[in-house]
Amino acid sequence: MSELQNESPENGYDVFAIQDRWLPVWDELRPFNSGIDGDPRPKKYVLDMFPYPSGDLHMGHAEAYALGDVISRYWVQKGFNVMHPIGWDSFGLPAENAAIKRGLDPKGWTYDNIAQQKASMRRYACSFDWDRVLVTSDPIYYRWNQWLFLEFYNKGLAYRKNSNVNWCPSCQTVLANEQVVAGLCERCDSVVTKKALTQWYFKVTEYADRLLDDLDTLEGNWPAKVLTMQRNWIGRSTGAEVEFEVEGRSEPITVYTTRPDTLFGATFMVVAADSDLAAELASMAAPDVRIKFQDYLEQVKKSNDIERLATDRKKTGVELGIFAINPINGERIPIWVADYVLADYGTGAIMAVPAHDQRDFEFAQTFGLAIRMVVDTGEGDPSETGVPTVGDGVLVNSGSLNGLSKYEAIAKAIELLAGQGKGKAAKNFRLRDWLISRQRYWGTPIPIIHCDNCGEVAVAADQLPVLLPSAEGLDLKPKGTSPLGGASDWVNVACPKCGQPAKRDTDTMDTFVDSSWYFLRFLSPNSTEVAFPKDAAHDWAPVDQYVGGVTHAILHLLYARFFTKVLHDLGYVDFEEPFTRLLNQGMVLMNGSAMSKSRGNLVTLSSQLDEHGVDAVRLTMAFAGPPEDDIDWADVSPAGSAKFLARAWRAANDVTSQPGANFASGNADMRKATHTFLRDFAPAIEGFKFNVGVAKIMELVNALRKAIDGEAGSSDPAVREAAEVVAKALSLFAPYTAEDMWAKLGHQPGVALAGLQAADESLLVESSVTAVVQVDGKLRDKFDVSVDISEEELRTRAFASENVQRAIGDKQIANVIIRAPKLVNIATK
RNA sequence: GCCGAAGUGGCGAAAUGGCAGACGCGGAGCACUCAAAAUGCUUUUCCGAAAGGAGUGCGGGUUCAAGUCCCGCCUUCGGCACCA
Repeated sequence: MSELQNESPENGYDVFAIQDRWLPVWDELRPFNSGIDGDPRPKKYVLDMFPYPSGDLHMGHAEAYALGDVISRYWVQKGFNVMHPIGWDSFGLPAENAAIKRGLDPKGWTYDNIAQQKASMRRYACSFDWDRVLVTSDPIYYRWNQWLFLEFYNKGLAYRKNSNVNWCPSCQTVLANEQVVAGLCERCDSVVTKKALTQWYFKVTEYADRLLDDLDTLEGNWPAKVLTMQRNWIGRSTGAEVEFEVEGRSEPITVYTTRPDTLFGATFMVVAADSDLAAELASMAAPDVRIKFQDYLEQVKKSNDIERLATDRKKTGVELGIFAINPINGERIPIWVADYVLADYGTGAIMAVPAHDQRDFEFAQTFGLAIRMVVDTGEGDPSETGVPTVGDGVLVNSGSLNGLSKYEAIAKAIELLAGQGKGKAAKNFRLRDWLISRQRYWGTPIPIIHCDNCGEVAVAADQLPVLLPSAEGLDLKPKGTSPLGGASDWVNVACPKCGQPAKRDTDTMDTFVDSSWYFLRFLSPNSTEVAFPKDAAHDWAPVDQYVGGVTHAILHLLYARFFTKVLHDLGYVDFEEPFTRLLNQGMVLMNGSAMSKSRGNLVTLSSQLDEHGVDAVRLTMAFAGPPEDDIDWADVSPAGSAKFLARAWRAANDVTSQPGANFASGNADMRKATHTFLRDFAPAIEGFKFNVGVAKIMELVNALRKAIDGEAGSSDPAVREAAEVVAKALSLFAPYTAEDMWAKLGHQPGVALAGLQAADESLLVESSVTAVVQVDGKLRDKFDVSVDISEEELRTRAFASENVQRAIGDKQIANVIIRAPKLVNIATK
């Protein structure tokens, strides 16, 4: 039996009865309906990241939705028409894996979980607008994924290419770059391998500059950490492309370098072993070299990213016996192949400057290649010190560049090369195009038909959606090709162009496609006419406040930003960033680590709700600390929260005055406390300091308790004023308790819409303050003074203090700082 | 290795350069009670009986005054990781 149930007969606060009382009332009242025609309130869009329906809601959801709700309810209270919708990101591998394991249809598993989560959200009193709900695995939703895909396709932003892609041997599907974490599959932690496949891509790289530059507009409104991660991920570098003629080859090799100033120090060239260029050069090489190259290439292909990542890895490579000509000085340099150069970055070939690059230096040392210093940084010659130098310095051994600084030389070198037509300024990105096709069943079918005569043929927009065929009879087990290939009735169609037999594309889209634009779909979640109406997008979007975990700092947020920019360029939206403000909440841990069944530290949300009630759990989430910090559930006290809620509720019960009492005639101290609270509460909430906001409510409740038990008494109008303010402020955190308090105070249901009055400044005017006196910065005395005390008088009073005199002793006074009326600091010599 | 953030009581945490520790958890005491629970009140950074002293990771600095600003360390956590 819980403590609360024990205490309820005594003091009347029965949180479970309160929950049962108000939920049906709210169903009638619908306080968070954002779709009323002609609603005059200004609009605001608050969005919580939508959940994946993997089971019931867990403690992490409970934190995220508690915090999102504080923000959403705050703006409602402020008089805004807040759109706060919810949906389910319901396509994806977990459903499919669960289905395979249990021999079920992924659909049944998914929709059962959605129903369960929805019920939990309602019980949890989430302030969602239940008219704005979407489920990405519904045809009415994914139809528009397909429509968007075709829009992208027609713009050349969706394309197919063959390349070495990340392959998860366990999931038996390809992965986007972003889904490979330290060489492991993000989902199952298998070692990711490479596989040459023809796959669909979205051209994110075409937007790389804008995705990077526009981050500046989010500065201050997004967590700095997320901005940094995005910047690093996009990874723009600037430098030059330089052409090297190759002996025995008509075409020159272009290399990318950030250091064209070091061109005179290039003593060899390295080509990525797994590039087409390497293969072609090897075919020109001597027979014994060709064999060595083939052996090496096989070795490289076998190694995976984990091995590549080892930092102390020895440099390896093969010399081709072919030479390139340095365009700046005509020098003949040997060409090597090695795996430390990446095929898919820059041009897949580099000029190696061992004196001024760590990796080139190691390679040169391993194979005894020349190391020539061309920038004197004052740290000594790398060939002697054994340490390559990368900083600024003075150019040496560099012909016409001699004497210049690094940055002058970069500019000059580019100028020289450009003059000869041998090079130009260039930039490169770490960001790669987004691989969006997946060889799995539970996703959006790609609306393309492959015809032997006509090639790729897009499904006509009016033929959408391409419905996902039933899973019945399909083998969903991962086998490297899409399970949809087994649905022959579905796959085999007539080519829309020529009518000849053709086949549907059997891959499905990465689920990140679904979540890249869902925030727009909430504008018209059930429309069969448009993905979203332009005018509604203009009125509501972008999202004013987005709330979710930092786990999506790169993937989801980058893709959503990309989609928004494309939609902008296509003329569908008039903004370029989807999420104006972003709040990342932390995680809920148990005893220092993430909760999991296998760790044995799992605390279920339902157990906490059953034990402490919804309001206490929500309040605990908000009060635990700053929202972005992790919460260790072992360190916080939902029982303490419940105790506080009961205390607040009892105070409201004790109020004996009638609604509409004239507050102005109330107890002055109580009124001052109430209006001090009103002054301080809003800034705390708007600054995401929810824990401080809760602390302020607690202070007000403490003052209220004192007023009721003390001089003012339970009938004082100021007591009513304070109790009403507590109910309204508390409604952001503990909606059930607040609603019940509101009713006990004699009001109609709907505390969420009651509004919170502004502080009456005239009640906050202080007549006296506490002045502190320091001697040499140490507190020695304090006393109450009038707020308009003069400096002279304050000085006199400070020196009159015995404590102060004792602290000064026989020391001489050097300086007296007076900040009337609050502070005197006496500095001695 | 590179980049970034953070270190404050027994614990979660507050603090526009101006009284360190708001608010809460936990602890102690008192009242109510036959008793307990619940509730209310008091107290709770450390040392000290007190007067007083020390105190925001460590060492310096700026300032009348530093948790807060600057420099150098240490530790922890996050991100990136052969990107030329």
